[in-house]
Amino acid sequence: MTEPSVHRAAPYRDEHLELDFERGVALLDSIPMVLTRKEYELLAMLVANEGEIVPREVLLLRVWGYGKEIRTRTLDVHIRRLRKKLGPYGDRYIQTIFGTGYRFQRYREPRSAPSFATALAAART
Amino acid sequence: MTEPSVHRAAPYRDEHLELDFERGVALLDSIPMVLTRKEYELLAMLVANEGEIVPREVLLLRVWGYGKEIRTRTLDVHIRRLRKKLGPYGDRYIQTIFGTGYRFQRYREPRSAPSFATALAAART
DNA sequence: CAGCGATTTACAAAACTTTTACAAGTCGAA
DNA sequence: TTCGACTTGTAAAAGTTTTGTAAATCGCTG
Repeated sequence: MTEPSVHRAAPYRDEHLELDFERGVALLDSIPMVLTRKEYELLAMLVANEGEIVPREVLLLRVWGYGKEIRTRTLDVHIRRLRKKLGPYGDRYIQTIFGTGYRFQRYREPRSAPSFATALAAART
Repeated sequence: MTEPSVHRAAPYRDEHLELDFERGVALLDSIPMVLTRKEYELLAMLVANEGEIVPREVLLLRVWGYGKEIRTRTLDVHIRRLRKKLGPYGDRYIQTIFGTGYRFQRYREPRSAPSFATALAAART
């Protein structure tokens, strides 16, 4: 029984990043990230929509409460700080969708040479 | 009758600090701390929630009975005195969560090989 | 009324957010 | 391909809010 997402709680987890929405805590390689409130909210918003594009407009509305009439670059600055704090994974996790917004992408193992065996294993799924 | 932890009683203990909630006594490096009532209550509240952020609002409510309409700096002053009385460990035990509250963190032995994440966490940038 | 603990006051300092001013990058049209 | 308009990246400066701190004041209680 895959009990669906009740509300907004199921923690995110991959090889390097862990995010507990309930506690409001993010771990990078098992070490707590030191995030400001806005940084956390921004990251949480992106991670909660993992794999999906979140338009600038939406981020500015939900994290900042800004309407589309407001012109600001604070979102970009925060994205930059987040990427920095995500270290080597920053650019991989947070992708820029030009003209639209940003997308958080789950970490994927950098496969080297996909062997026949792995291909088979994948195919069997 | 040694009634086990019925409610909120299990003593806290780490390398330097010991807190007996039942007796209302705290030992720092085995020496009894001299705490005023408010100081003790504040410390107890934090230690009881070890590792978790306790919002200012909650502390002000539970220790002082203040509602969110009250604006005061007495919490900060008490935190400061507590830190002072905790000596060298003050800042380590009681962490400030900017814009939110405070967190009591169990004492941890200093680590060796710093990873990227540890470096970041230390840098706080 | 003395003494102690709690609270307020008044700044100083720190942490965080936003803006500014360009640089760099993207994309479509000519 | 090159140009031009527009979008995003970035560093640093400004601005804002929150927290730290010392000292003064308040209020009990003995």
